[in-house]
Amino acid sequence: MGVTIKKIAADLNLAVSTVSKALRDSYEISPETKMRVFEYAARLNYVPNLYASSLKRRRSGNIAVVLPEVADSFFSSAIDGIEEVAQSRGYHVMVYLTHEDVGREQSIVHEFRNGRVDGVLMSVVANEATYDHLVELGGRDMPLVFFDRVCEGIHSAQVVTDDFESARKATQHLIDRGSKRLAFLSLAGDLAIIRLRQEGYQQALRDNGLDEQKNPVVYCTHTEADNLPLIRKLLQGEHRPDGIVGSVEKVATQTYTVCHELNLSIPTQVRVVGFSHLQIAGLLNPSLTTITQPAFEMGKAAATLLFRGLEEKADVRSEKIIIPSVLVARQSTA
Amino acid sequence: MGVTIKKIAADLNLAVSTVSKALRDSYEISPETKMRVFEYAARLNYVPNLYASSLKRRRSGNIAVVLPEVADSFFSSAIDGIEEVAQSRGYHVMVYLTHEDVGREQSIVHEFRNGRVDGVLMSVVANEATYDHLVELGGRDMPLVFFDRVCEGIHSAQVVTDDFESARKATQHLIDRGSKRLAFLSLAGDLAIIRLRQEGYQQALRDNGLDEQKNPVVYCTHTEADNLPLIRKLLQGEHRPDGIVGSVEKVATQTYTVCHELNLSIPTQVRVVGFSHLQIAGLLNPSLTTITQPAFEMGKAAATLLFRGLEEKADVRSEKIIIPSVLVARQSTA
DNA sequence: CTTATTTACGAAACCGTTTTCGTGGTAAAG
DNA sequence: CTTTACCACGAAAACGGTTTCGTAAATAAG
Repeated sequence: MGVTIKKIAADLNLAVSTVSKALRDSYEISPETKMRVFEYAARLNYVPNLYASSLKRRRSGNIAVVLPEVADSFFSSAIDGIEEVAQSRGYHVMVYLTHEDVGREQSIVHEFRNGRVDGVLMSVVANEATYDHLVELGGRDMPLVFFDRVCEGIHSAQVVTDDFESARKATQHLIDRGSKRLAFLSLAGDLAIIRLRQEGYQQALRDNGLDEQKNPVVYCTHTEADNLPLIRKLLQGEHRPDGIVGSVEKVATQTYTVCHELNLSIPTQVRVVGFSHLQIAGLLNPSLTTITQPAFEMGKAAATLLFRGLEEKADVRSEKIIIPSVLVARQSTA
Repeated sequence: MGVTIKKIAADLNLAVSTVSKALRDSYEISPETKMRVFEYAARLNYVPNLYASSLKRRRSGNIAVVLPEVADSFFSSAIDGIEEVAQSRGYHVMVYLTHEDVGREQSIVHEFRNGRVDGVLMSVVANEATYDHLVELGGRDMPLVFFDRVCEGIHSAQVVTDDFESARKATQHLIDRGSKRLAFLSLAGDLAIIRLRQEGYQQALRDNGLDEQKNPVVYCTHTEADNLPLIRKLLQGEHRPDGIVGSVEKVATQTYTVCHELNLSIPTQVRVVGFSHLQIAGLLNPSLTTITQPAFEMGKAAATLLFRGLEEKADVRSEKIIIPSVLVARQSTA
């Protein structure tokens, strides 16, 4: 079908090996021959067959990005950063969505055994009951970098934000603004970053002599239908909190939904702060105070780390990059 | 390195061809032999080498999604839909971002000549001065489906929403609510969908006997830094419009930014409606009336169409799927 | 019992590169 | 005039499957 090295070789009265080397600019080939080959190849519009060379060279030029969803501003910005780095290095990005389903994550990771990708960037699902599939992935020679949602128990490169400290600061911020009774909207499952954020929240409670019983942690899920009643109940209870820390973007916006529904005024009756990367946080009603994660930078850092493991074949498994978030105070905590 | 068909064949005293056929469940192989092969392969944890089979079978199992950006709720939802269909069919999704740069789009599309992907889903960049690269892509045997941002002049499958009619309805909605002086925030470049939306807007003007000069079309760009001054100027001019139609999500939210900045009240002084797929449109200040595009469904439809061209090798180039948007009236046009 | 047909498998070509290993020829070194 | 070094290239073996074609044995048909 297409024009192959073989055809070029035949037409030019050269051996295929010669043509191959010429195209790869090998020192073994004279400048004149290279020129002949280059020009003829260009004239025929020669495109090397990816699969032939991948087969031989045992690399695909693809990297995988595995994440729970893409309709979250954090993840979409992270993809943006990853794609930028990948494109600049001539790599291609494959995107896989787990939708918080361990089963999907397993089968996706399982697929990677066939060499379709040379490396993996990953934000794990929340309910990582078993992570054997990740152990197996890490055990292979394929570089693996976790970003944001890391899997503890796997010795692997990580790119995260300062979850504990950010959450502590956000909580302190609520307290400083006058909130007396707090609540932390956590996420069911067992995510390291969520646990850290939660601990940061609790640290702030202790720092201010607040009781952990009266300032609870509420475990939300990943589906709005579950969370709205949960948050509704929290805000309708007799001990209504007047300060809420959202561990992820979704629960913060869901809190807004409930507050609007219950006619609770933000920030007068309830202050809200949330981890989020929404560009339009400032346009919400009222504008939302956010712990803004460096999503784009985290994506870039993760990808860069991956390529260090990939191209310099360095062992980056002990690398841990922490990029701080910034608290952007807005109306919701005024 | 890994376990190959060759090894299985040797260990089982079979020919490689026999093992290959057994694994592919060929009728040529007896049930007993198949069983032997299956079990042994499973025991050794055999994984077929993707590149060997891709080389021979001339298909990669990958599809490409080429789009301007991912940090837009429309596109991220579309990816979601695409990924769902692809995953269910055992295909893999490669994501390419053009960032509205024709040059990037060209080099991306150019890459597809090597067979890395079997088909392409695409939302073109706005400034498609020349689209030779798309002509060339469409000219090859590789299925191509445009979604949302189609490229006219290329005979190819399309999945779009009812842009003209939606824009007309949105404009009529503004007029019905009492707006007297309108403006349409368009997008520079030459996108078919933008032109259609603009024509829908102008149709509504004519339907209501409104003058096109006094109800202008303003051409925005893709960068906020350009648009804010533009919108600011529009809203500060002596003939300030009291009804704005945003052709894409970005310009609608940017209008919000400017209105907040200028202390213009929405909807009292300015009504705003925009094409958008934001889940949190209802939480904006004030909640934003949207023409909500069926992003997820469009992604699914586009992918499904692509697979029809891919697996049934049907010629889908004349297919055009139109999935209507819905106007969700909220506070911004009250 | 002969002839056609089916069944189950093997040998080998092939997909398009890359890479190793030679080799004849020329130039430099001894 | 040998020996040693390149130089520039070719032959052929990979890489790991898939596919075509051939064939021995078993079965069915005549």
